[in-house]
Amino acid sequence: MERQTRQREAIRAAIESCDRPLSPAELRDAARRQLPGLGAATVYRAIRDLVACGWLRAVEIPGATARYERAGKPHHHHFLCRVCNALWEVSGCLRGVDRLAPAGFVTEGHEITLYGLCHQCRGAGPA
Amino acid sequence: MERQTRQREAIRAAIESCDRPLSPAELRDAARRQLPGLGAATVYRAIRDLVACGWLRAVEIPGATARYERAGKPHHHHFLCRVCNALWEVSGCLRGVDRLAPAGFVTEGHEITLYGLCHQCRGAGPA
DNA sequence: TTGACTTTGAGAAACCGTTATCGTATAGTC
DNA sequence: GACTATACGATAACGGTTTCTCAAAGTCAA
Repeated sequence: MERQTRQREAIRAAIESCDRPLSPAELRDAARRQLPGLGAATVYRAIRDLVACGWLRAVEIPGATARYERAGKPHHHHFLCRVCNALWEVSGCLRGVDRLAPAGFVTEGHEITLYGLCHQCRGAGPA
Repeated sequence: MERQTRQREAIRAAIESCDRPLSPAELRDAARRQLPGLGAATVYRAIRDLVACGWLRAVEIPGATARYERAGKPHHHHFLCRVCNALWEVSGCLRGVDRLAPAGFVTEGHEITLYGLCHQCRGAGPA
C-alpha cells in the first residue's frame, strides 16, 4: 500500500460513499462503476492492505462471507436482509450482552446480527 | 431417513449426549467413538435428513462453518471459544434486541454470539 | 430366507471465496 | 523522458467443506 493508483482510489471511494459494509464482490462491483476493468485480485489485495493499516475492518456474519466497513466507527451491530443479502448498520447495542456468558467463561466481545427484510425489500419481497 | 441403521443411531446418539452444538467434523468424530468406520458422507447425509425432518437445527456463526444442535430448544444463544473453537450454549436473551433495527426494517430473528475463552481454556489459554 | 430397495464408505469431484503466479502497465523519482 | 520498483489483470491454483458416484453391504417386508 505504498503507491496511489486509480484502482485503490476507486476502492476507497466505493467504501466511503457507501453507508453499509460491503462484501468483496459488492466492493468490486461498486468500484467498477468508477473503473470498469478492475480485477478481483486487486480488490482482495486492497482489502488486505487496508485492513492491515487499520483503515478498514472486517465484519464477520453468520453463514456468509465477511463484509468490510471503515474502521473506527463507534460500537454497533448489523442487519442482514434475507432477500438482497445486503448488510446494514444498526446503531447502538444493549446493556448486559457480555454478561450472558455462563459462569467461568471469559467474554472478550460479541456480535449481534438481526435478520429480516431491509427497507428496500420490505414491500417487494416474497413471504 | 426411512431406515434404521447403526450409523444414524450413532449420529443421533452423539448429538443427544453432547450438551453443545457440533460441527460436521466434531459430529463425525463423536459418532466414530461408537462406530469407528463411519464415513464423512454419511454424516453429511444424516445432517441433511435430520435438518429436513426437523430433528436437528443449524447454528450459523460468524466466520466459521455451521454447528448443529437438537431442534426445539428454548430460545438461546452461543459462545464461541477462540482457543478450542468449541461452541457453547448460552441460556437466555436480552429484551429489545429486535427493536435495534432501523425504522422501516422488518426483523424476523437475531443471533447473538459471544467470543472469548470457555471454562476449559480459561486457565491454559495463551493471551 | 429371499429379494427389492435403501444406505453405506471411499474416493473423486464440485464448490466458492481467496491467494499466488507472471507478464504487462504504471507511479514515483531522478 | 527514462528508469525501476510496485501494482495491475487474467488466470490458475488453493484449501476446506460439501456433494456425487458407484459397488458393496444392510434393512425390512413378504
